[in-house]
Amino acid sequence: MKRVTIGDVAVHAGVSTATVSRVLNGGLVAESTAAKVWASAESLGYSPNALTKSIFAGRSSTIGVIIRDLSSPFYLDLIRGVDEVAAANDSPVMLANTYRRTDREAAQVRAMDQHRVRGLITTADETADDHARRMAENGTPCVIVARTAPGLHSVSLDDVAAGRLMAAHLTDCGRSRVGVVSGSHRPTQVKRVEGLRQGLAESGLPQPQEVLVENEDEVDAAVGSLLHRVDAVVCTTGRLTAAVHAALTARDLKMPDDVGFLTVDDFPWASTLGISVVAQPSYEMGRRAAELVVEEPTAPERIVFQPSLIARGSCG
Amino acid sequence: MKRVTIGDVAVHAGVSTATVSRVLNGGLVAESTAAKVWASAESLGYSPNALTKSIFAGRSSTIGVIIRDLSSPFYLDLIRGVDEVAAANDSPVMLANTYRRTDREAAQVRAMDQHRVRGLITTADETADDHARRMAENGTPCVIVARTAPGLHSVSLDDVAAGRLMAAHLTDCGRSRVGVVSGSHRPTQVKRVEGLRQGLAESGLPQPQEVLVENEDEVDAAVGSLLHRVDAVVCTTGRLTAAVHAALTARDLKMPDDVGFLTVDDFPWASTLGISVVAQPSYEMGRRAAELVVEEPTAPERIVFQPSLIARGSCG
DNA sequence: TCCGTTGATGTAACTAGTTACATGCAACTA
DNA sequence: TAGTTGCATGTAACTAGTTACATCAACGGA
Repeated sequence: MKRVTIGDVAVHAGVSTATVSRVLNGGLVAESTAAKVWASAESLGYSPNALTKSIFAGRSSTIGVIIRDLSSPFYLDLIRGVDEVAAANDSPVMLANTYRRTDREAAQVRAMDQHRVRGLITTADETADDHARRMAENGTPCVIVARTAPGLHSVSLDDVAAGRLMAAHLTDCGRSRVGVVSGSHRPTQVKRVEGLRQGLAESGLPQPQEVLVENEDEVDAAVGSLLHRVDAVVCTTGRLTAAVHAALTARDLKMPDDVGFLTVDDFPWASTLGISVVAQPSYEMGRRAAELVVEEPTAPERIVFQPSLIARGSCG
Repeated sequence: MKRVTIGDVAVHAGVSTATVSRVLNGGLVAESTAAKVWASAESLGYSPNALTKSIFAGRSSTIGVIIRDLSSPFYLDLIRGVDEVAAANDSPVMLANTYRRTDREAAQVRAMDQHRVRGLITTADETADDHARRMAENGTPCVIVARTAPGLHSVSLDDVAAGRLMAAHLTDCGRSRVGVVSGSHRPTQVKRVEGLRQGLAESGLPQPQEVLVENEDEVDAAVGSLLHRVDAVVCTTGRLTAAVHAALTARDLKMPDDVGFLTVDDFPWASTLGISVVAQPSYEMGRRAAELVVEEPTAPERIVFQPSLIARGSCG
């Protein structure tokens, strides 16, 4: 049960712990000594304690990631990007899922700080920014995803452009009476709707009808309240795509013939279902976020990605 | 840049580090002293180093999870279960995604060991078992997911039962010529096909045609080779569901009229698409796996879950 | 007044490593 | 042969905490 320590290896090989440490980390050691040490380590089944290494280094090699919702394809792809870069840098990833419980986020950030993560990538909202900034002051690069934050790195989408892209596509498809289902008061949502408004206005089309929905089970009623006035339904959050889609099909509305449908964030079944989306380069965004952690730029960087339209016919 | 340590707090409060430690961890301290210490800690922005705590405890509070494929709904739900239990026990989760690169798995297990995780939950295959067993001997509970392993805890599905469940449903729907697409030689896959064979045999139906597919891009051809001989296609891995479904729709085959379709692992869009599945209680499995880590049973436990059928009409 | 008890706090050893510095020894030079 | 150089290695201090044990003052009872 007792763990094998560097001291045990040292005794077994008949050298000091300093020598063992040097062998393991590639210091200046005679070849014959190194061989003895490796043999001892092997035969004792020695596994160096990464925690101890970290405390000496003042910081662990782990990258912390706090995600609001792992079940979202956007975040999933984002993590894939983070993972890729982390793996290339021999950094394990510590993942915390808040399941949209905003009140847990500050605690998660604090936990990551206490674990002395090498850097933090988070989708937490403003409440946790103070703590993140304190971490940044202590030399832990913190990257905010999906929004910008003063004094912190950020990787986000040009949400206004996303909204305009939606407007442009709807215009192209000849839709004129647009209904929007948006997910919350978060800046992402607000800006996407804003972009949509701008785009429609510039095309000389009427402003969209908007419903704001907190929860998935409110979606059906919300969509119902829109339908008699619109010829296209837009959803500004990937999280509600399924619910909005279900609300439309439940009313036996065919897309694009009976109603146009456009949403954000690409997902695996979208092509099968023929759903058009405005997609974020989520994988790339994850990579970039992790790169910021690894590169530790001194000044806060704001990286903004451009959305792209994937037309699949659900708008006509 | 230099981190505030317990020593800094001690000096600021005019006490010893031992007293600060006692205040923070609830030892015997005078109320007036405690107040002073809290005030100092607060004003210096002290954040205790979790790594140092762990090294003294001999082990960290983190639970390690190694997952083959985060994009699979099964694993995603599993993690949700793990997360839930971990959060309830104040354990952060360290997640490693191997992206089906089996050769990386042993290294991941080793990394988790070096980080002295409190316990390990892994979907790695047999190659990494030796190392996991060594960890278990050192007192780190290791839980293997989706298969059993001698000397280790495991949480798995009764895969034979899953196969039989499929056979039963196909029989009920009047299908008699079954084609199977299975994903690999992994025990899970083999047992599911075995169960399917048993079930069909017991119903007096002919044995299924089987194709084994490693990669998603082989699916279309594989399905094509089955189609002229079968009236139902079964897929034994959730990973290939989309590809098999696409291969069928690409041939303009309607389910269930032209061909029956049955797969494993429930997923968000399955109900919209009307796809019947044999589901695993993935969330529960994740919870149970994490509970094994927390409870540290002395003898290896094998927990087997039962699958359930969710009929949505894709078989008739 | 003396002794024993109790509560609050400090001292120092401990966790498992790393690393600056000191030392020892052999080979080479003068 | 003495002095210098250089490599290999050990000693001990360091990382940031925890905790067993020692200390000490205040108090109560004899």
